[in-house]
Parts: sequence; structure tokens; C-alpha cells
Amino acid sequence: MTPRTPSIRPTSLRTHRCGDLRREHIGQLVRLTGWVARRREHGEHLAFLDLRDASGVVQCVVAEHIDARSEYVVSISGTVRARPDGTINANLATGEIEIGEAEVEILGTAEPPPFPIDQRADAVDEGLRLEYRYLDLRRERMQRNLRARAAVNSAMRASMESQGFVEVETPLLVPSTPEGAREFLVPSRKEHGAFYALPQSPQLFKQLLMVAGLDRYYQLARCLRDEDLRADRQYEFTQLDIEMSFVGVDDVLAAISDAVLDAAEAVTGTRPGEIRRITWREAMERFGSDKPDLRFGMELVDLGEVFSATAFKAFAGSGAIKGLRVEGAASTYGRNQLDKLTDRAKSLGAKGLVWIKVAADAALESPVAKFFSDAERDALLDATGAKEGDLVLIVADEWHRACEVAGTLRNDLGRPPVHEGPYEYVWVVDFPLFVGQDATTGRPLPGHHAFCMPHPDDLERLEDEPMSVRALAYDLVLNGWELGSGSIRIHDGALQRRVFHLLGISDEEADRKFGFFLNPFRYGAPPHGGFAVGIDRLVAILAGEENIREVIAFPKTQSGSDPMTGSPIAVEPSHLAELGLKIIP
RNA sequence: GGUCCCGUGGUGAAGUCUGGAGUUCACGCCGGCCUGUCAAGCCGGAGGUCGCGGGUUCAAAUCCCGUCGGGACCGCCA
Repeated sequence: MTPRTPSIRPTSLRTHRCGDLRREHIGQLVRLTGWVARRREHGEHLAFLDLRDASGVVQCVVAEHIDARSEYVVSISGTVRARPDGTINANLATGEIEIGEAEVEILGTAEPPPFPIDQRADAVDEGLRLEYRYLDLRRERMQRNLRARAAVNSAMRASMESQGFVEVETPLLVPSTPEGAREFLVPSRKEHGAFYALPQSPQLFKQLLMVAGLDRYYQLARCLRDEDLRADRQYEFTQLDIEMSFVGVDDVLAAISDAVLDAAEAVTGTRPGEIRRITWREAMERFGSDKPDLRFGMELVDLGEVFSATAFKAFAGSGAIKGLRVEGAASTYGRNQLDKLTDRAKSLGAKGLVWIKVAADAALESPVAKFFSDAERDALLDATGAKEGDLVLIVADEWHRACEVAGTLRNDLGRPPVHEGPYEYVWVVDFPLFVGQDATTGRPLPGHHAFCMPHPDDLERLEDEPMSVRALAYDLVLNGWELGSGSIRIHDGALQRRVFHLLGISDEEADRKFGFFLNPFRYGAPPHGGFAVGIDRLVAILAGEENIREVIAFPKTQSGSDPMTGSPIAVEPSHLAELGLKIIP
């Protein structure tokens, strides 16, 4: 991380911070405060205390016996001096100096911590770490992560300010809206039976700020979604949320790119190059994902041509046939593992998985090889580039599913850990306006949300071929994680009604559900669009963490609890009564 | 709602498949020794409801069922 070294004034309790001391301080009488990180005793008349504060660690030499144990909070006075020859510690930033003739005053004693306060705690049960999060956060790794997060926030704010964005805070108590993620509800005390919702995002408010003429809005916004938690998902998370007026797609991407690249540079010290773009269609075709991880190859191979006239029933008539070449895996994948891969494919919704091992002389080893003609075999090897010793996996299904399943297998088999390799940012553009259809009504379902602008080139097909219409919607992806998404919004009432009608939402229903949001657009709404970047995910990847809990000070477990506070917890019956609530056992 | 993995002195791990005395290793903790260490070293010691409950068995950390907690994933996350 680029060391941002704010000048820390002395306080009434200390003259310096431990980690700031260097050769230039030699000779100075200093007073330090911090925690005893480690103690090395050499009898009555020599002991080394490693003193730790937020800035780092410094070695103090104590000549008299003092009972200062691990994690005791102490004040140490002494003179900075050069370490004797041969005792310099190159692994320590302060390793050239030490505090000599240190006098120790114990400010507070400490029980032995339930786990070590050093890198060894990386292996400690995470539930225990979360129960004692205040001790976990003392550790260098967590301090580094929280500071990286602060650096990201700071860089993003600076970027937004320099681009003319205005920070506006939007409400946390908002109306419940029918679409989207499950909401957390907050009961109204004054109107029993009525509820606020906590915002999934400030979406509606930020668009109203455009109607209001703010021109450019941003916020480091807390968002809350009552959906199951994952490595990259918490109930509450933070987004850099922006909205801009009088812009097209390129303008929004440029604004966000600036902020994200600035943030990345603030953490890593290196500014990534311009973020490349890929269309959604191409991402699905080549990587089988709308959040492709571009750090590795193993691109999907379209085998529709190869098997266009195949006799193999499982392939014939499929919407798409996608192949995946796994180099050198023929010998390492036994029957058991191949069965597991097949189960994985099925759990992802595929009808099955075809596996083919390439043996000597281009012979195919597979339960279904007998269905392939020689020409198909040659074309398959040619298309995939598979050679002896390689494994080829093939998924045949409806186009989207075939791509998705093959893409997930690609990730399963080839994806490096998130902290390895380069940072591969990519804009995924031209998302479809609709994804899939409602099982009962057959109506198309919105891809991003119902207020997303259709691609102008596709507008004429809106009613006739809605599923082929692209949206002015885009995602930012980093190393296979979706960092955020956004779109140009519909600002025209007539077009909005056309989209609603396609979604099966009548004027009356639209007015009932979104009236407070749509009516303002009758009073002059500028063309506008926006984006939101998931801060937790960005920081996690930049910090080399595989889980966003590692970059959140006080996260929840996967089941949504907080082992430190015990939340969620039951409340007093009187509390419930005041809110007009009753618990159903 | 579902699939899978994990739970053993304060911490981390081995032991579980193939039942046989709470066994082992490292760290930490407590005490002693030690004047240049830096995850100090040496000696000694304490510390356990093998997550919990039930079952099978002469015998359960180990096998079976249930349950709780943690994690990964599917569904879900416009």
C-alpha cells in the first residue's frame, strides 16, 4: 500500500508512535505507549519488550525486572539508540534502533488472549475471531485491511469531488418496494401495522436527485439486503453510489473508472491501465459468465458447428454446445472425480455433462465416443485444440444455460485464488434488457431493473422480440467478482410505460407501486444514468482476501449472527407491544 | 429450503475410515534458570464433558440418528 503518512502530533501520553522511529531519532528521549506484543527475558538484568501500537512495533530494552506480560498496556520511556552490531533486525521497519534503558509503567493489565495476536491467528476458527473481534482487529492483517478500506474510501471521495459530484445522504428508513431483494423491515411505532424498509440501495432517491437538478450525486452508501450470505455477500454492505445527468454510457464508465483506478492505486501503489470492455454476449460465449475472470484462459469453445448434424441425441437440437478443454487432466481425473463434475453440472441445472479423454493417436475415451463420427472427432479436436492427455468437457443445453454451466466448470477447474496474478478489470456492457421469463405469466423479467434504458438500436424490436433487446446496462468486474453495476435510466414516461406493459405492469399498478418515484418524472427529468461499486468486494480483492468479512470491522457470520454481540436477540414483550407486534411461535 | 466440509486442553493440528486406558505434536499459559534476543533458549508443571443429546456395543473422540455452532456452494441476491 502506498504509505500515507499523516503527521501524528505528540499527545500528552506519548511523544512518538512505535513504528515511526528510525535512525534519525537516535539520541532522542521518547515516551511511547502501546501493547506488549512479545517479551524475551534473559534473567534479572536484561529483557526485550516488543511494544506495539497502531503504527507498528519497536524493541525496548529493559534492565530491571518488570512483570509486563503479553497484551499489557504500557507506557515506556527511554532513549532511542542504534542497535549493537549484529543485532539489527531486517524484518522490522524499526529494526535498526531500539529503546534503551527503558522504564516501563503499566497502564493496564491483560488476561492472556484466547488466540495469538499475530499472523498465526489466520488459522484460528473464524467464529472465535468474530467473538473477540476487538482482539482480532489488533492484528496486523486486519489493521492493514481496515486501513486499505479507508484509503479506498478516501481516494473515491477525492475522485468524485474532483469530478464535480455532490455527496448527498439518502434515508435509511424508506418505503418497501415490490421488486428486488428481500428487505429488512422496520415497524412504525406511530402506525401499527405499517413499516419502513431499509434500503437495498438508494436507487430511487438518487434518480430523484437528478430530477432535482443536483447534476452529479455520490454517496458511500450502506445497503441492506435480507438474502442469504456468502463469501462476497453480507446483509449490509457499502457502495460507492453515483448518478449523473446529461450523460451516456461512456461518461458513466469514465467517471467510475477514474474513481476505481484511483482507489486501486491508493492501495496497491500501481495504477491499473484503462479498463477494457467486453459485451455481455461475448462474455457469455467465451467465459460462460457475466462476470468473467480474465486472469486465466480455458475459454469455452463453441461446438455447435462441430455437432450440427450429429447422431448423438443428447447434442442434437440443443440451443448450444459448449466445450471446455482441461489441459493434461485426462490422467488426473478418475471416474469418481468425473462423476462429481457431472453432479456439479446437474446441480447447476444442466441435463448432464459429457467428458472425453484424448488418448494416444487422437483416440477418444468417453462413454459417448461411440456416437461420434470420425469427422466429428477430428473437428472436435481441431476446435478445442485438445491433445493427448487432455480432458474435454461438453455441456449441451439451451444457449444461456450451456454457457453458464460450462463457465462455472471453467471457474471450478481453472480459477486461481483471488489474491494471485494480475488485477483484471473489465467492463461488461450491453446486458440484455430482460433475462428469462416468468414461469407462470410468460412475461419477460427485467435484467437489472425496470427503469433501465433499452439500447436505442434495439428499441423497434421492444414489443416483437423483447428478449433480443439490449439494455444500456453495464457491470464492472474484477477477477471474476462483480464489483458493481449500473445503467442509463429511462427518463421518458411513454417509454417507461412501454417497458412496464411488457413486464405486465399496468398504469394503475405502476402508479400504485412506483408512483412516488414516477410522478416526479412528469416535471422535467434529465437524461441520466449511474452506477454503484461494491466497496467491500473491491477492498477484499485489493487486500488479497477471499472473503469480504476480512475487510469489514464487524461482520456477520454466514447465518447472519454476530458472535460478539449475540445479535440478533429477542426483545422485551413491552418493546414489541409498543410497536404493535406479536411473535408467532 | 437443499448439498457438502469442519467441531479433540487457551490456540492450531494428528487420532475418526479400520471402536479397545484422553494418546501425540507444536504454540500459548504458570514456575525456575538465563546479560543481545527478536515467533529467544533450556528445565519443570498445570490444563479435557473429544460441541450437545440419544442409540448400537462388553467397550464410542471413532459407528448410527438427531441437534447446535462455523464454513463453502445451489436456490436466493431487480
